[in-house]
Amino acid sequence: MEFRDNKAIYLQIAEFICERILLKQWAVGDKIPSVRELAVQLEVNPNTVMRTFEFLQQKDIIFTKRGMGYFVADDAENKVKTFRKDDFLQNDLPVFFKNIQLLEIDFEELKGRFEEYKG
Amino acid sequence: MEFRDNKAIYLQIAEFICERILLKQWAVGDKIPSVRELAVQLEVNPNTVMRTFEFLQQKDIIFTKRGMGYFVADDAENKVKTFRKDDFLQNDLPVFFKNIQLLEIDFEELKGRFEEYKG
Amino acid sequence: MEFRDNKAIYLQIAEFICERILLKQWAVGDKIPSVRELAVQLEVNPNTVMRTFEFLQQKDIIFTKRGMGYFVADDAENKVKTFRKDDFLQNDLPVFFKNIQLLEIDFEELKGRFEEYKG
Amino acid sequence: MEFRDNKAIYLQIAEFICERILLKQWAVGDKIPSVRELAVQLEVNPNTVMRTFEFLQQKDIIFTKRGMGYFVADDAENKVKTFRKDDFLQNDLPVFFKNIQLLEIDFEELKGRFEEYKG
DNA sequence: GTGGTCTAGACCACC
DNA sequence: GTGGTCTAGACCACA
Repeated sequence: MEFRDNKAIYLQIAEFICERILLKQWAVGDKIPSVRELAVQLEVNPNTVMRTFEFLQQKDIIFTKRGMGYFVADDAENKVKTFRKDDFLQNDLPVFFKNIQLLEIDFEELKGRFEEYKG
Repeated sequence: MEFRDNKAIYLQIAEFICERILLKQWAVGDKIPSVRELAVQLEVNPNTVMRTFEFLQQKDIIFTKRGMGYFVADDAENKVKTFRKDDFLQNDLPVFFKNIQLLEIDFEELKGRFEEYKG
Repeated sequence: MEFRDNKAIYLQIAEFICERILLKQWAVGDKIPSVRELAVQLEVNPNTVMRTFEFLQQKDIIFTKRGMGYFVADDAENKVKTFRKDDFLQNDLPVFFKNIQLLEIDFEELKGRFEEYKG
Repeated sequence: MEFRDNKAIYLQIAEFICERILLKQWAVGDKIPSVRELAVQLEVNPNTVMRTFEFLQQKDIIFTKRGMGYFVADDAENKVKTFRKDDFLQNDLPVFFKNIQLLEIDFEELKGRFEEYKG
């Protein structure tokens, strides 16, 4: 997996996992791949994956059963959605609007690009 | 000046300066406040301001005359705009679209919020 | 390490590193000693080494892997050589020729001194 | 006049004056243009020219008569030549030889470029 | 362990 | 006055 440079890798992995959950590819109670497995697959240090898991566990999105691994928590999808939406509305959107104004980007143009993106 | 915690202060100062330029408050050839002056005004260490200036000079947005200070470079406004736009289109926008989809946010609703923001 | 006084230390360290690369003592992909390590070895402040690294990274001669250190970039040897040669031909050589003429130094004499220098 | 950025302007002006002397355009006893005159001509701050004069006077290359200006000192040409030659042999030449070796520049090629330069 | 950022304070050369 | 370099020491995030 390719990582952007402006955000911690462990957070990008967290997003990766959350997206799996949002897209319902991993459902409540499902076992998440092991630290080692993910580390190999994503080509990162196992410590980094471990850190992601701790981060998500602390947010009640996943939980651990000793000796068995990590699992998707109850209501994980909603939690993820709520976290992301709050973050989005409070942090991303104002910055986004500011950029649109300063860069003089037309809102209608955006719509076009969005259709393109979806397609 | 208040700084967010998730981004280096020297970069936030760089944005501050770029916005002055974008808003045409500082025009081509204008002298930028001195390192010490800005440091006092923004309540940061002079080294931090110095770092901002080095960063912006390296991007050809400002330049230095020895012993005289820093000045806004030719065509700085366009350079700033281009850098920001490129960054926005390549990095921010895809993330933004992805969020809209995953969070199931209505595009029309956004428009409303934008009008609100502008008002 | 001893430093001359008429040039910034961080630039002298940059030259030191570039020479290691030119002399093929450090090859592409090799890890460069850490900031702290070099700082101790060269008896300078870690910040000064850091500055050297930023300078060389900006010139694409070295690159960083987060949390792992700095490494010699692809094609670093050629880049170093090109930078130095350009600089030499554009700046040093004209000054050199001017001096030879003004000081009335015989070109053949130079050759002798060069043989001596090499020996 | 255009100045390089890697050397203090007042020293570049000193070289400019020394070259006039070496080229016998300004002879012993000749009056040197006034601080203001040179400052205007070279497009620099008068303080900077003043500093050059102090520097050259301290090296006995020029001298001042109160209220009359600066003049070329006795034997100035030889002094300049000696200073420059010493500097050249001790400082420039070793660096020059080192560069030639590292950059793998052929000595014969140099000769060609020199002929070109002279022509 | 690694890099990266920041502060505090000093000193220098230059204009 | 201006920028520029350096030291000392701290603290943080990341692997």
